[in-house]
Amino acid sequence: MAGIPGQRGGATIYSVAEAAGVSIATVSRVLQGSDKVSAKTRQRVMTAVEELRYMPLGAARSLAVRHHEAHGLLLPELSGPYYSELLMGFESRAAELGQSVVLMLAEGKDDVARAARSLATRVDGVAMLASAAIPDALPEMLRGSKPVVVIAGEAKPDVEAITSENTASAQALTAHVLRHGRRRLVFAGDPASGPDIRDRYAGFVAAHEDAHLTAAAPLPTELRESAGAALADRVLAGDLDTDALVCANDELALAVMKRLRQGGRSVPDDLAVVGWDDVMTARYVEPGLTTVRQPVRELGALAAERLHARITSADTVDETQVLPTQLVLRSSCGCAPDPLG
Amino acid sequence: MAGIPGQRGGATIYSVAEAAGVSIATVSRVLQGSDKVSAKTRQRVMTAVEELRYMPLGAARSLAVRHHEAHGLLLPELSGPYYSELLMGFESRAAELGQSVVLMLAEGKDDVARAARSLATRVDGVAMLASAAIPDALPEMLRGSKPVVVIAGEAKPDVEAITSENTASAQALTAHVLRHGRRRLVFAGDPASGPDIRDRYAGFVAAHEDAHLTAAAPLPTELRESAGAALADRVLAGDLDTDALVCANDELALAVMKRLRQGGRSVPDDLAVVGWDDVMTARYVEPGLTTVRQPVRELGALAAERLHARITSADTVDETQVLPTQLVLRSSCGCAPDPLG
DNA sequence: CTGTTAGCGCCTTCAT
DNA sequence: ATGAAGGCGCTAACAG
Repeated sequence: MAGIPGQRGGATIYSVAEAAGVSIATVSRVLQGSDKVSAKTRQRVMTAVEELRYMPLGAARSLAVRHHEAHGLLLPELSGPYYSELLMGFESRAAELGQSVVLMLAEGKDDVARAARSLATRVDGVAMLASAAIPDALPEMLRGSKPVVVIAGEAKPDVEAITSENTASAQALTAHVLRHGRRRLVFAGDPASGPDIRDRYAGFVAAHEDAHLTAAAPLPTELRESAGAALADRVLAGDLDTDALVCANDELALAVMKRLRQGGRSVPDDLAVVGWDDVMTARYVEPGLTTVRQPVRELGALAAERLHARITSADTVDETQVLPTQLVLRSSCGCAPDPLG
Repeated sequence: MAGIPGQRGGATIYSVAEAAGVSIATVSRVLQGSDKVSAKTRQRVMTAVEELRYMPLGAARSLAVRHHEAHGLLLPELSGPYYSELLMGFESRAAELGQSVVLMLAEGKDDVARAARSLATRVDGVAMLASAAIPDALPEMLRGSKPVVVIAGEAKPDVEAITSENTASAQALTAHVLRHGRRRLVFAGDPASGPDIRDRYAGFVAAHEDAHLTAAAPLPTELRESAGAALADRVLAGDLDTDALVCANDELALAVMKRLRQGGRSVPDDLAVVGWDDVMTARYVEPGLTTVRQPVRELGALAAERLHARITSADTVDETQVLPTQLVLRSSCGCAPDPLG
């Protein structure tokens, strides 16, 4: 019954037991830190473990205890600081809860749903970011088999959601720009790309209504540099009449600003530009980018936490939890620059 | 023998077999895509699978096939674009190879070695970044139990290493700065923090020797904004005599530049500043940051690939593989600014 | 083409 | 405090 120590594949609980002259039950006990093992037996076992460089097989344990002790996390991609922060928060909280995290990126997968199924095969639950890159049907598909929590998305029956506040801060941001006297605001971003962008646009509209103005239709734009440059080109070419661009994230805003400058336009004098996320570059550029900071790391941590709660108990929170967000005023909106830069 | 469909925990291969009126072997076959199953049986099985929302248990499969089909990745943290890129490269290649990736961050763990052992418990091999945050003994600890490849580090007996080129490009970068007439260069970064920084400093020294100059001792500095600001303060206060700062990464360089500007110094006129990594901000700031670009994503992909090779065969590459790197000249070194900004 | 039957390595009652 | 034995869900011969 004993394994073959030293072989590829390594020692098993049997070889350890044999080497220590005890039964596998005892080995299991000391490994679990049970207190009902005599000190000397424990010692013998530990010695055997070291000598054999024994390393338990996670799969066997999982099979026996009937759970994986792992959280799945499904993200669209990983560019920019947003996802990284989220991931750090998630991993760190998961680790505290004794869970490992198996990560999966939608980017580059031709069949995300398939991949997600296979992910679900090896974790106790999965957290996923609501995004166009991730099929909307996914949560429903997994729901019933595994607990699911969606991040920056919306709750559905039996799938919990957490997000950071979008509408109100978008409204505040937009109102702020309006207060600078701008009247031809354009929202750059695609409300269809996910609930968060959609809500930001909703706030944009709400602020206009508050001011008895009517908001322009959104300008669907990808959240990347190239799209920003293209957008700026349209402005430079004169085929976009606007005096303030409300961009759905900072990368877009920064790319726009850069190209605008190259084209000889001044921000904010000719055109105000604001963004979302407060990435590092936002405070390094000149003028500083006015934006909204969200507690991304906390969002990740909360996701891990809620997921764990749903796994260990049937405990579900019905309303989607919303984390507060913060307006960061710099000078790209028209505010006076901070003398400290 | 049949499971209890509908219960928490879900259907098993037994319940599916029963529902489809076949044996578990047949179910297994259709799930593996075996071609020796009649079309109609296959259909019956698939139907049962759908109706029962069957989802195989990864752990059981792993136990049976005797491998996890998962790669472990151990990173110090995730801030900045470097790790994200690396991770994206790793995940995407791993996915192509049919491996999931379980990610683990050293940051925040009080006992990284312990955590790493537990990681090793559920993967077929682990890739880790060489860094001060990750115990140097780790590769050795795991070696023998699981294949290990270290990224940005050095090969040891039985642990493979891959890295991107450091010394030569650091040498080229330094030579370039010297060619601008600077003579009091200072290297900001801690050679003890990891093999990559150490090699960059080595290149710094080599360039000086080539010019029959003698290089100043390194100025151990953390690679973060706060440290950069502090460094700049020392310059502003006049207790650091230098006309060119060679920073070990871009974040540091950017923070230095920013604070220097706030303090009224001009870059590059008063002081040249160069960095490493070519982060996004590097091309957005004014002046543009001269830096070195490394193929980080490819590095991640290569790590996944080598790891997989070592897992599936005994195939080991002895010499550490080195990926080429590229000097990116902008104007923070003293070069004339690109009119296109 | 399909079913039977051993394990895979570990945990966990149940005895002792 | 320790051992014996069954079972977790799946794969893979081996028979038919």
